[in-house]
Amino acid sequence: MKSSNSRFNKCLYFSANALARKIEKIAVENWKKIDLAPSHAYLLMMVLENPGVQPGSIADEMQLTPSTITRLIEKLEDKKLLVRKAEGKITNVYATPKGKELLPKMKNCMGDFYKIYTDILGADESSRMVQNINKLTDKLS
Amino acid sequence: MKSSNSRFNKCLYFSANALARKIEKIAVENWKKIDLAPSHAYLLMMVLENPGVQPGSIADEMQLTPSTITRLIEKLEDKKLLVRKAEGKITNVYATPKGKELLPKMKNCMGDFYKIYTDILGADESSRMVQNINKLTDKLS
DNA sequence: CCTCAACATTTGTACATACAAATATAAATT
DNA sequence: AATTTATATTTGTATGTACAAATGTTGAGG
Repeated sequence: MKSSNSRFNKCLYFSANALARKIEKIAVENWKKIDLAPSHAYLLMMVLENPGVQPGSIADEMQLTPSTITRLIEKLEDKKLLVRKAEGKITNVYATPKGKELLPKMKNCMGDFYKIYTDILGADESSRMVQNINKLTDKLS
Repeated sequence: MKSSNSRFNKCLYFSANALARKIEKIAVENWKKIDLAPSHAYLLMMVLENPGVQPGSIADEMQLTPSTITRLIEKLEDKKLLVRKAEGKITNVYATPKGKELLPKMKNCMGDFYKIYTDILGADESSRMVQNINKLTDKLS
């Protein structure tokens, strides 16, 4: 059904959630190629670009809570893709060699995913919408 | 942090999810006044407007899977706000008297919620964004 | 030096949601 | 009428996320 036919179509709560679910689904499908959940892949890429980054910074950047980041890191440690090194109060996160090897494939997946939605929406509309959505999120903060 | 500062800010996956989480949070807070999760409230309102509606239709309209609808209905049955009546293959959902009593309060909450985000975004921008988000969701289907 | 406050992270718990498989009913085809 | 197919719903299970409380660490003020 088209969301515009919904009784709830005027409500930002619904619209935003419906969009997020739809995109999540596309993303999950796309990242299956390398057997990673989208959020795991993004976290791993962030660690690769920023070795030793702390969980708190990851939380800030990914706009998720610290506890969620802990959980994501645990999963990635189970898969031997990254490791935590605690030094006193702070914890540094590093990619393992296995994690580093994944980088090219992840970049490909990233590109594929971008292509999926820009093929549908057009590059211009895509980037305009992303900007508008970001602006909205900022204003609501 | 502002989402526009994020390394991931160009990615629709991130933007859409971040927006949804932010709005969800505001909505949850708002609906606490009547001790309902936002999705429960919306479902209940839909049943009130449409007595006997079937779970499948609810799933279509709310853009959630049937199994999720089952789970939501269970919670609302636990709270004695609605009941299911199975007749053969199909199931009809009705509000209980207790559920019906909630309607005015729910309408108030709905209005409050609308006000929260239109106060921040402006009525025009709000409705424009909702429309654009809906269009995006449709195209991705 | 000791206590206390601030900070970073983790843990316990709970919720919303989805997918796949199971169940139950109705309809259609042979 | 019997078998198959289609439809509606539920159940088992798993994931992502959050909040609140717990843990561990550092730094300041008495």
